[in-house]
Formats: sequence, structure tokens, C-alpha cells
Amino acid sequence: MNALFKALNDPTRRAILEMLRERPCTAGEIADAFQFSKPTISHHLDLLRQADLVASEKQGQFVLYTLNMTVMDELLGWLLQFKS
Amino acid sequence: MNALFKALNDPTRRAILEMLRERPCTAGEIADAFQFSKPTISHHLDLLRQADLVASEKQGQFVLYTLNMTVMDELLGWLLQFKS
DNA sequence: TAGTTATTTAGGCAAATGTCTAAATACATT
DNA sequence: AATGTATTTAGACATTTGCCTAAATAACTA
Repeated sequence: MNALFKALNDPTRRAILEMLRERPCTAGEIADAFQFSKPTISHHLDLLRQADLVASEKQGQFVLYTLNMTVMDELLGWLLQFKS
Repeated sequence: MNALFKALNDPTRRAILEMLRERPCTAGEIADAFQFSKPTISHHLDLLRQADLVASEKQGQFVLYTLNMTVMDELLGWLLQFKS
């Protein structure tokens, strides 16, 4: 839960999630979509992976990142606890 | 949205929200429920107020804090965007 | 008006965060 | 094997965060 909220607490990381909502993307594609350096984006992707919000898969020389929504269900459950 | 995620990115602040889910509490009651100093809790309450997650109302010499769920709906909406 | 209780503000400090550049690693191509 | 492309790791640096103590403010009570 901690890693999840930590990962979500950054506009760039949230934008990455929204980008991956459309389709899986390589690290390079993601980096190109932002004005930060590749290492910076790589670090953001690492935090998203730690929170289990994304999964990464090596495909040749590329690394493909995909959204993993299962952990968001946990957040959804936490949220709904307040709606009763 | 930034202030919201920032406010939620702390276990103490999330615990305060869960506490207020039961009933409104004064600043002192909230501070007593944790092992941190009163100024520290006051600061956490300030961040929760900035995110519009709680509202505060002066009642005599006490300050009563109440949960404000409307902003969580925004988060819920953001979350559900991924579920489709 | 003093004194007591409740809460916030101010200021300081160590740790965490987000960024960068430079270097390392991994794979592909020639 | 050497070079090029994709990505991550390492290390540095400024800013932000979360905590503290001390002091300030606000509101009761005697």
C-alpha cells in the first residue's frame, strides 16, 4: 500500500500510467514522451514496477512495459471503505 | 489532484482519515491517537485540509476535524478510467 | 486579569525524492 | 570482433518531507 501511494504521488508517473493505458510501450517510447532524461524516466518506471503498477518484459534489445491493474483494485477497495 | 495524492502518501495521514471515518474528532483527540507530537499531527492535518480531504471547524477552544469525501470521488473517477 | 488548556506557527535537522551526467550492461548488426 | 542502439546503474546535488522543541495564539476558568 505504501509503495502504491508513493508511486502515484508524482505527475510524471501518473502520466506514464495513462500512456500505458492505451497500449504497452518500450522504455524508450515512454522516455521520448517526456522532457526528462532517460535515466530519470527509468527511475520512475522502477518505482512503478516496485508498486506492481507495471510489469516489464525484455523483448530483444527493448524493454516493454505493460500496465498491471490488479494492484489498483486494492486501492479501489481502500477507497470504497469510505463510501459506506 | 497533486495535493490529493501527496496527502494520501503517508501512513499517518491515511490512519487519520480512517479514524475520522468513524466520527469527527478534535485535533487533540487525533494527536493522542498517535505517538507523534501535536505539532507534527497538526501539520499532517494541514496537508489533509489542503487536499480538501478534511474540513476543520472551531468549536470553542477545540478544533473539530471532519472527513470530506467529495474529493475522493475525483480519485475514484481517475481510477475507474483504467478499468475500461 | 492570571492562569490553564487547545492548537498552530516558526525554525531547525536528517532522510527521502527527483533530477542530472557519466558510465555500465545487454543486445543487434556489420 | 567492433560498433551502434536501448536501457539501467552509480553518484552527485538541490528540494521536499516528516519529525522535533520552543514559542505564539486563542479560548476557557477562577
